[in-house]
Amino acid sequence: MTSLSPIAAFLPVTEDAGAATRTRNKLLRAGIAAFAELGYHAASTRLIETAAGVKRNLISYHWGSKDAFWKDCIDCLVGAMMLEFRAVDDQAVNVDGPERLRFFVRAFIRASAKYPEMHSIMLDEGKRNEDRLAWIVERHVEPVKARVEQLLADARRMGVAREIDLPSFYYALVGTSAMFTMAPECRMLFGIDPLEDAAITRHADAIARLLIPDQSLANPLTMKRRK
Amino acid sequence: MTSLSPIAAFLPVTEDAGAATRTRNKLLRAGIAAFAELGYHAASTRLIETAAGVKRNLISYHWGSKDAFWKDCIDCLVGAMMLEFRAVDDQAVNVDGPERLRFFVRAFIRASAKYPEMHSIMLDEGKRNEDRLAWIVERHVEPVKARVEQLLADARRMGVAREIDLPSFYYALVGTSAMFTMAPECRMLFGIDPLEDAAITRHADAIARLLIPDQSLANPLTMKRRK
DNA sequence: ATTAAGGCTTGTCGTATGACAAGTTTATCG
DNA sequence: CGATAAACTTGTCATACGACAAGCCTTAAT
Repeated sequence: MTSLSPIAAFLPVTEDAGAATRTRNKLLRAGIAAFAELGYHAASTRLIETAAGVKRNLISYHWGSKDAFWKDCIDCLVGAMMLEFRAVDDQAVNVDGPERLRFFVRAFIRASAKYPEMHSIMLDEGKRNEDRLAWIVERHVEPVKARVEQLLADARRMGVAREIDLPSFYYALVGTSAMFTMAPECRMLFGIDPLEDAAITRHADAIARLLIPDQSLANPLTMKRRK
Repeated sequence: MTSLSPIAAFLPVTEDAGAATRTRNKLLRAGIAAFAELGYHAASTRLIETAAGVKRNLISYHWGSKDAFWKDCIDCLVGAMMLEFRAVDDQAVNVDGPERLRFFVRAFIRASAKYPEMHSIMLDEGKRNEDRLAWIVERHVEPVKARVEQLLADARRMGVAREIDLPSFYYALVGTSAMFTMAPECRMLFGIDPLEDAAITRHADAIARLLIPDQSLANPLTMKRRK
């Protein structure tokens, strides 16, 4: 491994919440970064402990097993990402119609950019079909899918959705986060840093435009052609 | 690991090309599947050898190192994928204009569906910035990016491209293959098998429609607004 | 039939991993 | 002050890994 990617400080390490909590938080932060960058199997507990700057075996002591530690990492990451997501999405509390879906898409992409670890880990688990996949799908992915489904149905009812199936729409939405997840490749390939704020905004706007047509496009030629 | 995903037989194991070649091909097929499913670090040479049904240490014998073996796997995979890609893309040899870009997108997505291992491996390496990333970007990714860039520029010149930056377009294109890469998650989440031929066609068409506007959309309101 | 080489097999080494067990330190409270 | 538990530390084990070394078959040319 080269180096652990920087991760936003959503788990305070300085908070005076007791020594044990501080240790746990340091480990969770390092764990999220390591699981995202290396995958479950290649991210060893010893490596995570070293990255967190704590002594060997503390993961075993605090969580009992690597698997339980991983689940706690996911819960923390999802919690933090949801906070970020809502911070943007809630601005649309009074918005309706296609604008509503567009806000959702922008919020989702911004949150994905702030926590690329999530997409990384989902990609790692989503292709593997081990026990962890069922756990994370049921606990964290299903609600997101349900929300997307509802918003897309709303948009369709209003005749402002593109002609597209839910799975294609869903994977087009989550898949574009590859730009953030593959930041090293993106830097190499395009010479830009996709994690800069300006780049994030541009990407979020572009994908929102891609997924939700402008009002001006809502004409009978292209819309509501679904049988 | 649960099981290695089935992989198309682009490397014949029955060809009478000498015992050594047959052994090498069996290992390459198993290696591609394992690297895609588990990632470089978690896919051990012993596991790959077992999956290939050959004796221990034959990777070391034939390639000298795991790294050299990985590179050979990638070259084989890219070669096979390019064959599949051209089989579809070459149908557009006489096509021009926006249809040309649409053919490219469909061909790319069909090839990605047939060889989801490619996307898997790119995601694995693209986030890690180890030596292998520079190797694969320079050798295999750059040409694809250049082709996309050229086609997008052509489409723009004709005024039929969406208002979008190259990186966003590129990662929207490659990112949607997440549906195939995350086939286990997709089955769990949507109850459909994304690797079925009908599903592939639907997805490819949907994404092509998403990325390249219909001719009817080429109006001054939405087009050529780029400064 | 002998030889030699290519292809394969087995043995072993140094290192890494997750888990457990047994210790030691530190904090808290009566 | 002393005790008690929580927090941490260190030791160890069975297993797994990549690489190398040495030996063993099979084949084909002489």
